[in-house]
Amino acid sequence: MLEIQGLIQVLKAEGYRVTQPRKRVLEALALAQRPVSPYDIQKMLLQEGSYLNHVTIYRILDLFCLLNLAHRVSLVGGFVKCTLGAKEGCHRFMVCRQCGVLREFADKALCEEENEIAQDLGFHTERHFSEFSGLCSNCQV
Amino acid sequence: MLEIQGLIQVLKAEGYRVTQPRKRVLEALALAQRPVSPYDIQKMLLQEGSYLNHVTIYRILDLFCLLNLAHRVSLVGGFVKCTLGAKEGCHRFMVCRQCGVLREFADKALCEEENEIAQDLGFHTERHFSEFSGLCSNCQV
DNA sequence: GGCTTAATGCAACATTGTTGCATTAACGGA
DNA sequence: TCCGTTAATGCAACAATGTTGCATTAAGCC
Ligand SMILES: [Mn+2]
Ligand SMILES: [Mn+2]
Ligand SMILES: [Zn+2]
Ligand SMILES: [Zn+2]
Repeated sequence: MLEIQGLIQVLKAEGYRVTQPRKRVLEALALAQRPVSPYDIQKMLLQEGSYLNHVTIYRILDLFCLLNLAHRVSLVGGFVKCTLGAKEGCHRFMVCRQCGVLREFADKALCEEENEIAQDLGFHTERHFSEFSGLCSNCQV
Repeated sequence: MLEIQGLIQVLKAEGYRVTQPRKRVLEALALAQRPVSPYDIQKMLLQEGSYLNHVTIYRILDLFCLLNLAHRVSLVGGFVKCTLGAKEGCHRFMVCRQCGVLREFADKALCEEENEIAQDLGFHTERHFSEFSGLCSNCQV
């Protein structure tokens, strides 16, 4: 699995252990194309016959967010797997208000423009996070 | 009170009643310069001797968010009073990771650039929401 | 395979959020 | 200014979500 390889890289690089629960939570995030809650993940995994305590799932998601392997998307609620390189400090999402489809993207130019805007107000930007709500190509007309 | 006048305008315009609880929640939001939870608001109001049921506060915040009188800011957690015109579809925040200071802003050019980016991916944008994390002018050494 | 210790499981708890229905008060009209 | 209508609030009971401390397990290293 390609997903898992990336996980292993990041965890090892940061000195964390590559555990079964962590692999399973990542798989669940990858499988779910939309934001899911910790309890959603627990249910998903139960379907496949594997049980994880909810506390464990919370802790794993905390770690994933710390490592930018996942994000909590506020517009919709719930967590999503980060589909872009970790540690970028730029995490952006388009969410379709109709069907709920979510797509992550990044944009360097946007970051720079935002940095300038912030600078003008005396603010030094470190992390960029944005969410667009609208309609995906399928849901238009 | 200037705040309250705006509230009255918006509520009446949309056919909602101007109630004591709604006025009190807005005052609390205005008073708190940082994001506050529904229960935070309840505590704040208790200090001043007025009790509101938490269910009421939730419903009022739901309404305020619907009318863009308030926002839920995910980076920090909790609600803030919208300091800009409602109904813009563009709500952006800078949050200082050090002191928690939060400042709302809007930027038309940013919206247009974002619209284009989304367009290129087949997505039609309706609402722009973004959060920067960094350091405010005070907290930069 | 055994040791060390990070990670997980578990229990108990705390906080946050929701629903249905009775009661209250906003507000337009008499 | 009072009254009737009905939106909004309060209340109770519940559901979902999130947290902490400690016992147990298993990942990684030799
Ligand atoms: Mn990301
Ligand atoms: Mn706003
Ligand atoms: Zn869609
Ligand atoms: Zn600051």
